[in-house]
Amino acid sequence: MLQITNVIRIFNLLETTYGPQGWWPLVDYRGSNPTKTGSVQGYHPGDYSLPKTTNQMYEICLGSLLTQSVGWPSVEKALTNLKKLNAINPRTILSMDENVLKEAIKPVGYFNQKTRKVKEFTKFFVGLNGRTPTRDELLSIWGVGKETADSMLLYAFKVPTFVVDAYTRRIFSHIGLIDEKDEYDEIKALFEENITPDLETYQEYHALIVEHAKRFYSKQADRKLCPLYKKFAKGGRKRKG
DNA sequence: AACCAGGACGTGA
DNA sequence: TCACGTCATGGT
Repeated sequence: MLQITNVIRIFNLLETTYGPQGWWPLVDYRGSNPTKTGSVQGYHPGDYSLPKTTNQMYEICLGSLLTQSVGWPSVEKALTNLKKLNAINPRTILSMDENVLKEAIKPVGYFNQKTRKVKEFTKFFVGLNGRTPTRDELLSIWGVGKETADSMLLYAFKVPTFVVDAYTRRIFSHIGLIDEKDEYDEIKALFEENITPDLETYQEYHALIVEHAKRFYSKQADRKLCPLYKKFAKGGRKRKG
């Protein structure tokens, strides 16, 4: 029996409302369809062929480390700094002076920790030799937690695995599909059980969640204005999607 | 001018 | 396991 669950209905609604998001952004990308506007550039809506090169994969991994607990505009500054140094490639990062690296990524804050994270991840990345890592391998790296590992897999390595972030928690606990303190892997499973693995869908869903949350789920926003809340939260808490 | 941002880790109960 | 504290800059 084919059943359309709320997890799927919500994806369809977000997709219709906001359109394709074009994640993961690449700072230098100037494609034929850069429809995102504003200061934050680099998105490529409708183009799922990226990343095309090893250095683009690496840039996405760097971005997922640098964006931890920080807004994307700050990450873009850091990546732009690195770009000017011709440093968005593993060899340059590994040979680069620590203080130069710290200075370049300063806009994202936590630069002592993040410098270490970048260095340690980069050693691992080189050791891959083009191979796709497992989730457990990524999680064994200092500074790579579940969200970061899943982001790297989904957007850099093109593995259809679902990414859960703070916004996912906020939206779906508000609606009542999950509990706010459910474990990361439990929430991830809810999405993966309701949507058969598909790279483009998983990439878009996470990106759409972020887009939607920025509008209705920032800390001071009124969540009751969220149209999803009106539509899906009426019956109280429902499980299984 | 506080407050928060697309987390992860270390610590003590 | 759980609940905090820490890390640090920059944008509303």
